Amino acid sequence: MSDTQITITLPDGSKRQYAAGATIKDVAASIGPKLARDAVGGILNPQDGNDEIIDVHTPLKGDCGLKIITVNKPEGLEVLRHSASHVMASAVQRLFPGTQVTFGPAVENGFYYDFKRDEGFTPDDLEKIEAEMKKIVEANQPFVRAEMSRDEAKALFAAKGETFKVEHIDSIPVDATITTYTHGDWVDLCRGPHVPATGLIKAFKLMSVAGAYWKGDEKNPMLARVYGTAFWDQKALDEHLSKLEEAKKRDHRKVGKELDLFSFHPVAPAMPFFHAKGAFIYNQLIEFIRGYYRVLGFDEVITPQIVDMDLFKRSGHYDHYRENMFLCDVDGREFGVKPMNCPGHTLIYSNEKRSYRDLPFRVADFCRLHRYERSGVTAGLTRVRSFAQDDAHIFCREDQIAEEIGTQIAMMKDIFGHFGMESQVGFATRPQQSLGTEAELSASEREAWDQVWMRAEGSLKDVLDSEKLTYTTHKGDGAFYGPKIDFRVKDAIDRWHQLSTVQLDFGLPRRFDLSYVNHEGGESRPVMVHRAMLGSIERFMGILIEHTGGDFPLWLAPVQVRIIGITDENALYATEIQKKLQSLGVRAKVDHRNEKLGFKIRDAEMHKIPVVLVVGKKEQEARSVSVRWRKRGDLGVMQLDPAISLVLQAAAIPSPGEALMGRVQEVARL
RNA sequence: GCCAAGAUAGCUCAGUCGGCAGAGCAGCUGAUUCGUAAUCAGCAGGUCUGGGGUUCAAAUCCCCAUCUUGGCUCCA
Repeated sequence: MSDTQITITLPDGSKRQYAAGATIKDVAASIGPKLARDAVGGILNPQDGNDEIIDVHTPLKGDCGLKIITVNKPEGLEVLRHSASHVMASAVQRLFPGTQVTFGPAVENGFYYDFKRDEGFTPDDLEKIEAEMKKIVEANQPFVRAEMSRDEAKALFAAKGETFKVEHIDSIPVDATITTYTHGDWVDLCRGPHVPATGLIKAFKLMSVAGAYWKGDEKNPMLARVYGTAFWDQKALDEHLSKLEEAKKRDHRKVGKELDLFSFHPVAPAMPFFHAKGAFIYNQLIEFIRGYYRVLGFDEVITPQIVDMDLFKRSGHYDHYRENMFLCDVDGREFGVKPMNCPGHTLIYSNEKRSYRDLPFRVADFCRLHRYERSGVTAGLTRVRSFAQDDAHIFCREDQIAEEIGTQIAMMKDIFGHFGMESQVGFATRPQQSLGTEAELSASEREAWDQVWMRAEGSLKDVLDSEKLTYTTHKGDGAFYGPKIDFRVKDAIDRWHQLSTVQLDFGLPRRFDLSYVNHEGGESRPVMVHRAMLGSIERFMGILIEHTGGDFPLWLAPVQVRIIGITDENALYATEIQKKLQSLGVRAKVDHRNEKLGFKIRDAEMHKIPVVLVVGKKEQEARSVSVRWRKRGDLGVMQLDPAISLVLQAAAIPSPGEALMGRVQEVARL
């Protein structure tokens, strides 16, 4: 093999010749000694988008593109973390003989390793493991890659009593090369890649212990998972840890309690009780969305909470979703609490004969939904059993899909712009198992479905392209019943959340035999679009609380203005201002407590009140107010009326922006 | 559901070896009438999540239940 030459193409376009089997180490060494020292891995064929990362030990067997990764580079972090997980596993097996190893990959913010150890691990154990890891790092042991046959590998791990590894070898594809990585005297079955030596793992920390099933399947044995994280240097690790601290401070469960927004009670697990202030925000968000519906031609409907399961049999929920539904018996009939609005909306659609002229038919619904989530998976407001969505369904003709989706994308960008959130688009295409692939279908039926999917995916793609959006395609990630577009938004502390979704549905219209009278007087089947912008109001509130840290924009603040009199003598004037503000729709309260100004200011700050108006003798005589704006501080004294208009300006519910309105007008002209 | 940890005053938390239930903040009362992030004093506040057990004695040890929290394959 070594007599053949291979060509490596570097990112600058230059090509270099090497003997087949050369490694990144060889390539780096041929370029320069510094690169040779700093190289920790490489990306194979960086242009093709697959980003296959290999390490410095992996032989390069054919012509390829190569980008060398050096220390301190973000691309190398997952290599570093995977190596850290090996170091951790070796430390664990040193400290706790008899513990079996399983999987230990790098994950988004660190790494983990799953162990088979019936006793599990305690927080004290983590400290011991960390100390042991430090020793291995200090020893700076090189990672050594080796290839071996399937039987050799099985014999090696069987001899060590590693039954999980042996089991796993059997599930590795036959054509794959089986490799092991060794550092010191510790060897693991591993695909790699790894950093050159343990000494590079300078900054790491073990975070927590958790249970996890072998291969994620709850029928399999429970393993003990240890989570950790690693960075190239201590500074980056410290930054990561302080980010976690920041997230903890903003935790919506904590802020929600402090600001008296909501509570939970054991009598209704995972179902929030919204207090006055939380309910205000909830309703205000809905009002915000209604503003868009008014201009975009959505009509709001209200549908029953509890429905005969017959409806859900027809919609398919009975077969596929019953486990997640709350059921009840009504006069001997089986009823279900609705987990989704769509089946109900199809009834409204088919309540009368529809013409192609009636389409698109858009119905919105803020009704509460209930889903039985398994007891272990609920969390604060972000995963609940009782919630509402800014849900809507569009029934339209196939030729209207592009226009409708385009508007939804524009709406999404407009909405999250108001919250100062950046967004990202994902396009999910037809899954392997999907409508039109059923075994019982005839060839011509399959052919027809293939056409439907192709047209639908084509029109979604056209929209994404014509809106000039950058998006990532998730092949086969669409719903069973149609392709979808998902939006992720980034919050103030750089976390991404999937919120909006726009999904095409060919299934429900067929199940409910929906139709419209077409141009030729015949019957056609409409397409249904499921879409939500904020998603679940509850979850969005949770994210919004963490995004803002509880500092809501003025239009969402339950109390916008607090008026503070300096002494009792200012109480009447303070109340007069409150009444005036209230008459203009401003949510204002007076702090009448017998406390010093400093105390009341502090209290208002702690409650994150956006605007504080201080009135004393001077202001009262001049009919002015001293304005203190949150995050901006003392703005000084001004006359009452200008101060009020200042507040009113910032207090309006944001409305659809110009770009979106322009779009609506264009549509109206068509 | 499973693994692990937790639940003490409205909130945040302390409570040693099993031996009388604690603090700060919030609340209430009184004094103080004060100019931009905490005035002083006093008072009240508890079925230690619920149930069972061990013990002379349980917030503390054991068992069961409930709820909450962190997890439960972005593939060796």
